[in-house]
Amino acid sequence: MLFDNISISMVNKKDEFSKEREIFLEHIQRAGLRKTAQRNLILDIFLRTEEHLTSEDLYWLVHKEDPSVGNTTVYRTLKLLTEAGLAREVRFGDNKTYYEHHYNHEHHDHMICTECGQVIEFFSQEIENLQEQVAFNFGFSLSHHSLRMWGVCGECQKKVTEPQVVPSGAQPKIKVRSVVGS
Amino acid sequence: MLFDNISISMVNKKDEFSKEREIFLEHIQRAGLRKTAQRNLILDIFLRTEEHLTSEDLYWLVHKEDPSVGNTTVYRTLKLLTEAGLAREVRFGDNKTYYEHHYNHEHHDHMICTECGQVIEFFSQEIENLQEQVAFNFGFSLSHHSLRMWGVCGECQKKVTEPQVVPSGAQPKIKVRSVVGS
DNA sequence: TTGATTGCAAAGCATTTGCATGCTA
DNA sequence: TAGCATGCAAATGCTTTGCAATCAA
Repeated sequence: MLFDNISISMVNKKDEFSKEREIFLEHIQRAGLRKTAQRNLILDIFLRTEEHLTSEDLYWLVHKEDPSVGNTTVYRTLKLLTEAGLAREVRFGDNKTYYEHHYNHEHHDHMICTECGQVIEFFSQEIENLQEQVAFNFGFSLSHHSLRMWGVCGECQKKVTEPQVVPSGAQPKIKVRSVVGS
Repeated sequence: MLFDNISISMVNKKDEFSKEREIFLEHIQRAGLRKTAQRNLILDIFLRTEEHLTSEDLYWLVHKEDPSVGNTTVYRTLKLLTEAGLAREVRFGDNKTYYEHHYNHEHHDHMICTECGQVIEFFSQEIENLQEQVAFNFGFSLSHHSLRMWGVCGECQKKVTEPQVVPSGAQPKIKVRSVVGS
């Protein structure tokens, strides 16, 4: 299993994300849209960034490589990527829309540390099953769901026990990092 | 159990929500704030409305009884109610903040019909337990969570089988009704 | 009388759209 | 060449705040 992943990533080093690019092109063509340099650049940067990104986050990453690209284009391209099934919108409660990889990334839920903003992705088949069962009991046909759990991660729990100075004006703002759980 | 509820509600008919009012007053006084006619009215209308409400929804209900009350006051009073533990903020994915009763309303999750906007409240101790277990496995100390499931409710599934004319411009906007599940 | 409260208007902030110009097919 | 794409600026929608007048304690 582990070896499979390694060999695949080594063999396909040059063609990394070729499947994703193909999917995007297909979507573009099916919808009668056009292939552009901006869309290619935005797709590439999105694909090689594993973190949860807002449209603005991605805009600045793109901006570093090509300052002529506007944020509207990044915004619209993220919508395109979502339509194409490559990206997925997520919200963590700070009133912003984040995007995460969707293609080849199995469904998962999120656990968010309210201290450091760390986001842990996890999956529990048992929870999924119970959700389906609850829905069935209500005659509901489920299409999707969102489970988010907030709390304090292990690292931050340790920090709290130590004496610390909190600078005034320092707010526990949600910053998002991504860690893939089991 | 059932009889208990009935007798309680009959005995306390006149004092309905007296406990909630008491809690609000306590919070007001503890925080050095003031009792006002507007706050009383807003609290009353909030308490006797079981639906999930946005600040604007509540504003219009209040407006019907007293047009002189401003929406800012409703907005700020809802924040107060939330601080006092009487209300709770919820989001259903349409980018609005809804408020629901918190006091004496046990924790529950939401199932939202994407056709008619109906919201079913449900609770599953098994799901709760599994969440705690997952969190424990990651060394996480949970404070709260949000589980929302979208799908099509039983009624709307029946409707889909019948031929229907969809008026152009008719969008499946999320309207929120509340039904308490088991 | 003091200082919290109110309601209006305006500011914030993320998101979305209109439009003239540019560029793909 | 037709019409989609782009980037700027402005509009939108919900939320939040500043401020002068009002009102509870």
